[in-house]
Amino acid sequence: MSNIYEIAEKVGLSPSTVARALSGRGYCSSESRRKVLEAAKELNYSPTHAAKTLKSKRTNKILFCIPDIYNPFYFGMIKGANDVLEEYGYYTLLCHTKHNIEEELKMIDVLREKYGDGMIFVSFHFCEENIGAVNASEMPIVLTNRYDSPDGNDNFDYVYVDTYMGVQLATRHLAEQGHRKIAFIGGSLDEQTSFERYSGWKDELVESGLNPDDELVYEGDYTIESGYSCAERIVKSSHVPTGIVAANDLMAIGFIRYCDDHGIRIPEDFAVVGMDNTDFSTVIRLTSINMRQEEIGLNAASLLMERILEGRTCKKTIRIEPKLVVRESSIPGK
Amino acid sequence: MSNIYEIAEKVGLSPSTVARALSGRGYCSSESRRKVLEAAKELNYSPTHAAKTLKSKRTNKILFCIPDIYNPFYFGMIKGANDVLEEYGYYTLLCHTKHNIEEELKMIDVLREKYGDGMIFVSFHFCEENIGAVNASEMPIVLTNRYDSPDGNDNFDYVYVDTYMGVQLATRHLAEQGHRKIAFIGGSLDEQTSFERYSGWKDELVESGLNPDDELVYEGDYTIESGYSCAERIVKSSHVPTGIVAANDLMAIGFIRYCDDHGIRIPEDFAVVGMDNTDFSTVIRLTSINMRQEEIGLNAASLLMERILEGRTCKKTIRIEPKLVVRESSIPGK
DNA sequence: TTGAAAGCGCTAACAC
DNA sequence: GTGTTAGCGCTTTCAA
Repeated sequence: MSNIYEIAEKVGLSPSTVARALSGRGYCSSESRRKVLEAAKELNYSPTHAAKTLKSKRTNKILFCIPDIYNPFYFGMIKGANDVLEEYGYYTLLCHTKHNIEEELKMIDVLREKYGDGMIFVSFHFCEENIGAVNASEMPIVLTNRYDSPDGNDNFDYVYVDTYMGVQLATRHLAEQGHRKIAFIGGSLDEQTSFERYSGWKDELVESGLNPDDELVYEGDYTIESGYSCAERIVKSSHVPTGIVAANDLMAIGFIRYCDDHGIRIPEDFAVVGMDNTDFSTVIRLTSINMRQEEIGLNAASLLMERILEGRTCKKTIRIEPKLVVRESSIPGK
Repeated sequence: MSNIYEIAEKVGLSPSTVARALSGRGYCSSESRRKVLEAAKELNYSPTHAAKTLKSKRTNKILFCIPDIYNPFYFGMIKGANDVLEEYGYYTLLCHTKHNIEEELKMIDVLREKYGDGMIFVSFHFCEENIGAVNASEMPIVLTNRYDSPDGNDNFDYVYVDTYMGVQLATRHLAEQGHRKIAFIGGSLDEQTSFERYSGWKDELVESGLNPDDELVYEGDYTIESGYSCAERIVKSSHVPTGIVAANDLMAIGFIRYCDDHGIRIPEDFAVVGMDNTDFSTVIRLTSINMRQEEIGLNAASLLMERILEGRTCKKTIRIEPKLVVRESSIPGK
């Protein structure tokens, strides 16, 4: 590897001429350019990112933090964001934060150091700590969840799909099939997004004229295993429902697997609806809620580009509506 | 945001003292340090990555290129690598190269610019072009496939799982169940890794005393859809096998889904073995080959750290053996 | 214990 | 068209 000084020496020109030849900006005779490019190739030259960035203040990189890359839920979001960013010549770098606030704070810090020009920040749980860091970074960051802090002093954007409405759609679908006892398998109710989903279930039952019984609420952790163990608890409870709304596809899969293992029929014994409409749901024909992840990613990237390239400084938020996708797990004979 | 000069001015010390206070290296009275740290907090100071890197030549970042982040096959690899890198205080940044050589070359270029200290490079297809770029970068790069170029002038490391042996295990398993006609669903035979897998099937059939008939070879593209369409071609062919070896789980799933859709029973009508042993294979009880992805990631990261932290310059390669995991898709009544 | 100064590699304004 | 020069923000040697 080499630098512009070595090239300059080799071709007998000044470093600035070399820089101009390489960048294509500023004057440079075609003869000089030819010699410079030739020498650059010979010396296996490559510019140094750090040096360029130090001057230009541009990295052309966007950091994309994801709590769980193993969850197919995010695949569409990544694609959507990537498609937009690529168009602008931006690189997308994915960071796996492992559902862990320490990792999130670390990555926000990396952004603060201007390792990237902006960030798309996905998290299960926004709180004072990570939101505080987001605000303090003073960098362009887009959340993929709704978040308005009490004091209203935030200055980041967010794009969100209305998960509350998503669970409502799932619950209403089961109610419309005539189910009177509809259980909800969610995440820890302490987490903001989990609580939102729980509320969708509860409110929709009331709207449908049914009774939201908290004994029908089961806390899992969005994994197949937790869906499985919730199924066991549900089946063995004194209060067995006929409809199941799971807060994501993986828990729905766990539920169905338990049923398979114990000779319980889907949808005859339990009608099941998942959420996220991942590839899994096609594979096992699970009725699910399309959360339009790709559009989230797409919009998030666009908001970032507005801030970075057009210098927008005011806050923007975007709401996206989920859609019900009916498959065999919720309707007998379909 | 601010810099060390503003802090220096605020506390009435020189920039170099501020730098020492912040870094903890070099002399600095505790009183000065206290004042500096306080001012840094007030001014919302954060060091600039580019400036640090320009001097130190260290980014503490590793780029991890993956051709298809949507494929669960890589999940274990990411985890393995990440666990090791984290221990060394390194950050892992994932780059989705979308099975596309242009994207790969772009990322190798980003590394060449020293945006990261090293790279784990996963690809479906190594060729002169990307291997040439790897060699030219003169940066620490580990491949997760076997690759020795004809001239033997490579100077990168690789860790690989013996996929050839993996397909052999799958094929032998079916042969041992008494299957005489065993089809192979693979990727494009032009791709190095696909050809390797194909050879495993072919050679194992010969070893098992069976006839490797090229009419039983079907080319897919590692997606569920292609497994589905191969199934259709297989079922409608004049030469219907009883055993199916798929070069990955997704194609096996596609195959099984076609059978489901057409009333064909697994494993009675077709015994199916996939490869990669992903979560999918547990879900649908698919016999598969454990490719020990986590160990690949783990070893790849260790090799990188040896180069970066210990300055190793000689080439190293590591071979890992796959394992057969038997489930219901290949043995009736299991 | 602190400060001055050079330098990392590139950019860009300005002078020639 | 080309060269000189002054930074970008931080690190580190050396002198004080």
